[in-house]
Amino acid sequence: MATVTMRDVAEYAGVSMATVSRVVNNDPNVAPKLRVRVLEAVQALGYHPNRAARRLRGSPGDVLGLLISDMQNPFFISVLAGVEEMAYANQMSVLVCNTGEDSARQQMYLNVMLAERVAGLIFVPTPSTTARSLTRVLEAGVPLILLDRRIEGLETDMLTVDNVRGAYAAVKHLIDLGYTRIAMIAGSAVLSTGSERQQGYRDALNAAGLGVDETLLKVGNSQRESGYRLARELMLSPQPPQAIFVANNLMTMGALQAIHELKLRIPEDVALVGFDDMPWSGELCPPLTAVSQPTYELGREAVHLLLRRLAEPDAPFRTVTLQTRLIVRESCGALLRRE
Amino acid sequence: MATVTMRDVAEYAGVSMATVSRVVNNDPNVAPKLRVRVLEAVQALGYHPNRAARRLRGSPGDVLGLLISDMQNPFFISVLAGVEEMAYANQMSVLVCNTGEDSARQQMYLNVMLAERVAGLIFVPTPSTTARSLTRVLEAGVPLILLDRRIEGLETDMLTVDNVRGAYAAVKHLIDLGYTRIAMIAGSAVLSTGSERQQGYRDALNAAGLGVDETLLKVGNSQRESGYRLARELMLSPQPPQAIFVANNLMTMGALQAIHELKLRIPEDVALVGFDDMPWSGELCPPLTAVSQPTYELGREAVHLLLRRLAEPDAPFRTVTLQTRLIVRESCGALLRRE
DNA sequence: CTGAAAGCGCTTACAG
DNA sequence: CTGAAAGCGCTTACAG
Repeated sequence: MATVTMRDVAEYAGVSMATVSRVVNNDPNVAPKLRVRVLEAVQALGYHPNRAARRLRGSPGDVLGLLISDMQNPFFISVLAGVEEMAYANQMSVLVCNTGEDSARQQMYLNVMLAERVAGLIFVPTPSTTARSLTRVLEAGVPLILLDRRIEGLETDMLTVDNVRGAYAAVKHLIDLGYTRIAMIAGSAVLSTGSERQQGYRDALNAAGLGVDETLLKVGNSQRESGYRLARELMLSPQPPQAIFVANNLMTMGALQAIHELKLRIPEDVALVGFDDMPWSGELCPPLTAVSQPTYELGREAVHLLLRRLAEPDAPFRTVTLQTRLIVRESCGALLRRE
Repeated sequence: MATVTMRDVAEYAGVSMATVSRVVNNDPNVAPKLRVRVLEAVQALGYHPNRAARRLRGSPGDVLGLLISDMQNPFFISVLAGVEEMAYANQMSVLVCNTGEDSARQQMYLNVMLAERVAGLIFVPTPSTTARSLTRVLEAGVPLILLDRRIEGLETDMLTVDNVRGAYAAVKHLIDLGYTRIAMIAGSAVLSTGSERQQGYRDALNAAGLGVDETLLKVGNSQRESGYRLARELMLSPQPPQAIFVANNLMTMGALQAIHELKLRIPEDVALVGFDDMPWSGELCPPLTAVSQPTYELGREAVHLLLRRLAEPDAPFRTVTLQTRLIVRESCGALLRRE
């Protein structure tokens, strides 16, 4: 019950606390004999260094903060798994907080992260986040890695996916299959991910000389329900699209549900391509053609960026962009055409 | 850059550090005027209390440890979301670590949790965990809430789902639909969840007078791949089953894939019921009949148990069991029969 | 190579 | 209601 402290170990081993500290921290300047004695004492007493005390003395922290915007979204879950994996490989732990896309909650958690004195912060900002609202973090000198979403005017390390190219590839694929009336269910343009994917859609249509029919471009809020509602709206309109490109995983699931409920066939009545692949995309009805993001790799890379920043605090800021990959299954109609 | 400390605030406000501490901690014994002055100073300086220092002084911690066994499994993700939500509602943060069903990693993270002096620990143990391996945690006096899986001989607060009844209901449903050759793809019986769900399967068959055909009972390792392999094995056997009950979500996804690849129809060629509902179960091919676990509620309840334990350290240990719910969709063939 | 001592930022009896 | 002071468990110059 009574916690074992460094003092207990020192007494037990008959050395000073300084020596115990050195042994515990692998300082080479300790005589082998003393080292052994201390390690035995640690073992015998079941001593575990108190990290709170260590951090108080300004030691390099071993807790990394991860602030994500939607813990229910499989995309972020996979990112989290990558972060956790890479942190573990570097003997760090992860303090995870979920803002739920709520900026008050985000502010509260940013304060928690500062109060916990995390070694660094990997951060997926909610839509309304401004560079100004992060000054506190930057002033505190906590390394900040921005993940997935950009923030206007914020100077920091940054990691994203090439959303424009990913969306472009998906829409071009549909065009190549012969579809001409291609709708998009987009995410809010307030988010960089939303506007970039929309840009890819526009670029692909324009490059093919099809032009953009603004009535086919619907903007949702990235939640499942809005994918459901907008897909319904599109398919019930006088001139429904031949194909729909949906800008994220949750909206894609909603769109699927809506199309099923309307008893329409995919891809015969309407083709579907989603942004974000999911582990179960192949078991959906029909198997989903999707733009796969390197989610796990995003998490790993974010920690990597953080470690580099910790190692070289004054290095110039980096922006790393990872590429996506189009995975063709059945919902786009590619297999149909082939027959 | 230079961190603002309590001393800075005290000087700025012209009071002692003790007074600042009282204001920050909402001690009522502070004159209103001083309180205002301190709060202004906090605001002006952008002061954030250092939690590491606070914890060092033995203050009730505000970080809660969550150690789960598989961060890739949607079940635990949803639990995590529930924990996070409830923790937030009680001004606590969550330190999440993922053992990945690896006991060395689990041991390492248990040490991390102790070293971080978490206020309490919510814990999903890996299969081989013994009560003995947790003595260190118990001796450290950290409240421990065991989640989902039991550990033989461990005295602590415990939260599970009624696995026996859940599995029983699923199998009985299949029996009621007229199936007589009902297979099960079970999880390892080393886990309480695995053995309990298998128990429910046996009980239901015996209660119906069907008896258990041991050749129809396959044991996997809860991963997707084993669901795939065992479903294949079952369907390629000389006498394939009419229905399969799969004991967890990942194996269910694997079984679905195997059945699709064999070009068999669900439920016409083989009916399927899974343990664990998933947010996308309704969009699977066909929509999946599943035993729904109250995952989010499990997370919330775990934090609740922890808070009660923190409030009453000497109360007798509690075991809370939540009930499951069978969600009937199409994969079981219920709709087919109705026609 | 080793130890005594100062100090990290905070809280909490103890006086007043 | 307020402040001076001790101490939480650790690390790190500084002497030796």
